[in-house]
Amino acid sequence: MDNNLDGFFSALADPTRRAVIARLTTGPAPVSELHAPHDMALPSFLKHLGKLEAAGMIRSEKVGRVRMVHIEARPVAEAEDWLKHQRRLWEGRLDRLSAFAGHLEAEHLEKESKDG
Amino acid sequence: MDNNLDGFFSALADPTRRAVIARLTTGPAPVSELHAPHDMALPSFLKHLGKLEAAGMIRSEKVGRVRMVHIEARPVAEAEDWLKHQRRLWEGRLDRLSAFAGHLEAEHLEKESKDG
DNA sequence: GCAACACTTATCCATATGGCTAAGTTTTTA
DNA sequence: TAAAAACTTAGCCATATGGATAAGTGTTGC
Repeated sequence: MDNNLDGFFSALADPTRRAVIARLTTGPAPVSELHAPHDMALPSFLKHLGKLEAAGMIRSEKVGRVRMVHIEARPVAEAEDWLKHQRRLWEGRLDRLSAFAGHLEAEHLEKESKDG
Repeated sequence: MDNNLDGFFSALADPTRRAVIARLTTGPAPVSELHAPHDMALPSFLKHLGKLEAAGMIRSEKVGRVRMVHIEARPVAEAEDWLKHQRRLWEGRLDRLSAFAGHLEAEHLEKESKDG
């Protein structure tokens, strides 16, 4: 329960970083291009990239004076899997609850028809 | 892009809070029961519940001196949807890339057979 | 009715986060 | 070879976060 989900989820808990992920799904890009749409000093923006990279969600290589950034597959899938798993469990529980509620209601109606 | 995803993801970016969500998928529970397995003072633990509730992931009602907590469906699904959407986009991109790579390789082989 | 129970509120503290500016460094390009 | 481009490093600051303790409030059980 204490794997890298911490990093994944906290990396996604920021609109700037989610925007970067969204942008990178359309293909790799240099830092300057990723930075352009964000009204923020470059060093501030680099911290966001640093978090995404620390969480293993992106990777980057320097080519000349340019750093190219691309998305990394697994972490996104891992976070999604955790959510999917929890949702399945809890939907199962809701199903059982509503089945139980249905059972109670059936009993109730039966009792009423007897009493009435 | 600036909906409650911030709250959802940062709520999930903590093992204590993920454990609470996991526990609640098996059914509602009073605060004291949720708190029991966590080696942490109650007020500290209550802050975690507060965050989950602020993010809309749980709800609670007081019954006598006990507060019962239960999970809330939609937010978990929303966060999952965002991840699913991003993954689809980026998998599509990878597919196109590999198709392009295949195309290049085919050209390359064709050229080689001409030159050879 | 008074003690135990189950929170609740009020503070406090250390560290993390997200922003900034200023001053490097390494590669191009003119 | 000098200037511009594209980062990179270093340090500063305000607020948020995750923990703590101490004391207070409303309920229940003896």
